[in-house]
Amino acid sequence: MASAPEHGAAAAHIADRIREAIISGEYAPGTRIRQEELATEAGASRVPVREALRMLAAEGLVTLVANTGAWVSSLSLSECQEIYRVRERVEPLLLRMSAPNLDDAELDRLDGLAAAMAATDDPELFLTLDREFHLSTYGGAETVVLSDLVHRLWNRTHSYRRVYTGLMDDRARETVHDEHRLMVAAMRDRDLDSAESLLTSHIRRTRRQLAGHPELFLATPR
Amino acid sequence: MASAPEHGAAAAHIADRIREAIISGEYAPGTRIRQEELATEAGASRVPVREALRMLAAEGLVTLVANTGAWVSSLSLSECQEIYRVRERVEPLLLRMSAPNLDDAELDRLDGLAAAMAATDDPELFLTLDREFHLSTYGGAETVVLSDLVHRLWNRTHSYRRVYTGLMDDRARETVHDEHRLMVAAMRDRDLDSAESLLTSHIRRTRRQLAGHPELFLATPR
DNA sequence: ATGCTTGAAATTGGATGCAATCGTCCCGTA
DNA sequence: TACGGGACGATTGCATCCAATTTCAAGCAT
Repeated sequence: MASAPEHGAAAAHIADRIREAIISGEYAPGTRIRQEELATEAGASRVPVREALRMLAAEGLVTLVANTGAWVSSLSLSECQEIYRVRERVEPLLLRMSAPNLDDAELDRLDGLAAAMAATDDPELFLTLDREFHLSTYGGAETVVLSDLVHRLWNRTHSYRRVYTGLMDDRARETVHDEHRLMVAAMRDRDLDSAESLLTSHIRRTRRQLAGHPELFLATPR
Repeated sequence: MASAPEHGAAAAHIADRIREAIISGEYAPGTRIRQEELATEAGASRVPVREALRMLAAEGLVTLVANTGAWVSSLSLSECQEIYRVRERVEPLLLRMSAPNLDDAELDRLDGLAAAMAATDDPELFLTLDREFHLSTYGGAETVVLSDLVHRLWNRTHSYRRVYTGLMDDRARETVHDEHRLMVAAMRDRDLDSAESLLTSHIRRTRRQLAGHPELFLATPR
């Protein structure tokens, strides 16, 4: 289970727990994180908690202020746009490195995810499936640095994607589904250039739509 | 000096110190890092040292193995190539966001750096000037996420750039200088497309030359 | 000579305790 | 009422101490 009582992994486990809580929405951006609370919850002392917070801070998920405390990082609109601009450049590269290693069974599964996403109107499920879909398209990449980078970029924006997902209208949703299907089709055809450019458009379009919702972001994030 | 006796910053200071030591070459890739050593050196206990190591591990500069220790991260050739591929996609974007904000004085300074680089044959000075040149070209960007990402990518590869720099022949060096001068010229002309594509080629060329020196890398890095 | 076992030293992991800092409430003053 | 200014409580920062684990060398067996 989650609590393997192995020595030397407390900080990592606690970090996993917090990361999961942030991604699941349990901890929203701006939420105060208290060391003691996490420590008792993990049945540990504050020492490994602090190490976990340092890790998460370096990942950008948590913001530390000396002598004051830790908060779940929030983003300004411009920071979020920055992340999307980076994703626009980086994820197509990762897709290119992954796609050749995805077999037919995996492509079928991707189609299934895309279909499930189109079939639901539960925003939370949509969000989960979307993440699962995209990260799965990267699953064939034998990379370390790049896939880690992309995962971190997804993590940092996940909370905002959650809110935005609830605001999408039917037209926007339909466009997303079309793009997903086209991406899988391009990958089936081993047409990496098309897959790349479809993904670029996909991310860029989302970025531009996000720009129309500044109310989702704080002016002065921490 | 380096030791401002402020409360709540010990871990950050120690991390700065280690990061600096890695970049300066004092700590080469693969070097074992002992907590006690750093603690006494910083006049602190091992607790903030461990927090610093967690941060650096999240930055990719240090590799931690539970119950065993910390080492300065080393890269395999393929990991290094990965980083360069990411840089190829990401740095031109950052340059585009920075260039419009660089005034004539700053562009003059960049030309000066390029000239100084061309004039020296001290590899260490070359390395320092090269870093200073490129990071300065990004100095106009009002970004947080992206510039932080680029700095980290530079940091992770700096040790290898050091070794490679010593191996460059005159022709390779001359090419680099030409590219630097052309980049500054393009920025003076406010020709962002040219600046971007020059930078892309610049990084790609270096990546391809690095591929010819697998002996600089470990097969199984940690 | 090589490989395996054992045990002590070295090193890391984590809990506890205390000092330092920050927030907040309360009070006094204008 | 509005505006400082302490004092207290809550929280974080860090040093010290002990436990868990690994490493390494010496000894033993093959």
